[in-house]
Amino acid sequence: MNVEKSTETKLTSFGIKNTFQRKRVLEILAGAGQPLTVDEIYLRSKQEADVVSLSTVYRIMELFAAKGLVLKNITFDEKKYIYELAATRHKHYLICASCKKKLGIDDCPVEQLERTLAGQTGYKIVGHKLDVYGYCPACQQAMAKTEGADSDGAAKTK
Amino acid sequence: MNVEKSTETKLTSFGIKNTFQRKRVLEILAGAGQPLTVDEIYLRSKQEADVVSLSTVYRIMELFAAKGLVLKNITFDEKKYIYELAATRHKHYLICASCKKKLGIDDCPVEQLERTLAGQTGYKIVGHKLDVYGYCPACQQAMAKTEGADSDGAAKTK
DNA sequence: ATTTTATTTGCGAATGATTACCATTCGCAA
DNA sequence: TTGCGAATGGTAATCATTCGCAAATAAAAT
Repeated sequence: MNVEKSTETKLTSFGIKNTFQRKRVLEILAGAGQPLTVDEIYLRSKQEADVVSLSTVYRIMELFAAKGLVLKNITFDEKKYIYELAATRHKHYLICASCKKKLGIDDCPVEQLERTLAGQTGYKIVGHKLDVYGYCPACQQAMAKTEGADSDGAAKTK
Repeated sequence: MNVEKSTETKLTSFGIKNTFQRKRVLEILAGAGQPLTVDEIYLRSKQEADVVSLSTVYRIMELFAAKGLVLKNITFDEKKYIYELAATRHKHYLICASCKKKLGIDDCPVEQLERTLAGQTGYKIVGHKLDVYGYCPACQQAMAKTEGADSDGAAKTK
């Protein structure tokens, strides 16, 4: 009951009406502590009774994004959208290209660039998107072992 | 001189066999001077005889990207892929959120960050993605005129 | 508490981009 | 020119996302 309460408060404070499904999705998102795709949210909702239907998850995420409750981004493979609570501070990630683990990056070197660009171009800058890709230590080790046939361009993009 | 000749040379230098379609696509890409989506390439190929089929354009772009001839990115609305010759230097853009015009950004402040991150996390950094969004001067003016019904949260993040 | 009225949800069908298939055609070396 | 592996065209299949609409709800009014 208590957790529910703050969830409801949060929704209304963003100008979003309370419904069971919206509270549910918000809880899932808050509990995850990491960005989630629509189907991940849908799957988690199915782990208990009262599933939130897939299309409703889509609608809710669009609503949340429009209201600024969540940030809409795209996955590493750029094949689907992924959402995270806007409250979560880091907007940038260091993403392991192999295991997809995400590390938040606190430092953002782009703000300075934005000021420079604004002055040079006259654009009114509204935001930016930055992700850094690499291989985490664990995956580097794993790859070192498994390696053997990688002279040419074997490590295909996909 | 023979544009064809250099096109062929370029393909072979990237380890790509010459076919009519591949030369055609490469020419279109070079002539465009800006990133193109698959269907844009397809449409341009249709402006003359000897159309390159849509699925072939897809295959060719994937091949070009795998060989490093082109860079694969995603459009502003994040709904499809867009390709540009890798030779083209800027990997980053200042994108007008209204008219979608793209300006190349020469300066890249991320390389320094990459070094810092590598040291801090042990990750082997392989690349990054950065785009800055804003409104170009022209669109700012246009919006100033058209404004009037924008009291609520119309100018949302996306 | 019940009715009213505007939303929201669910589910299935539609869409749009991308990929998979497969029969036909092409590039190129012998 | 011939032969064969690679490439192409056309289309069917996939996958994420969006739509349409009847049924279920929420908040407001009675």
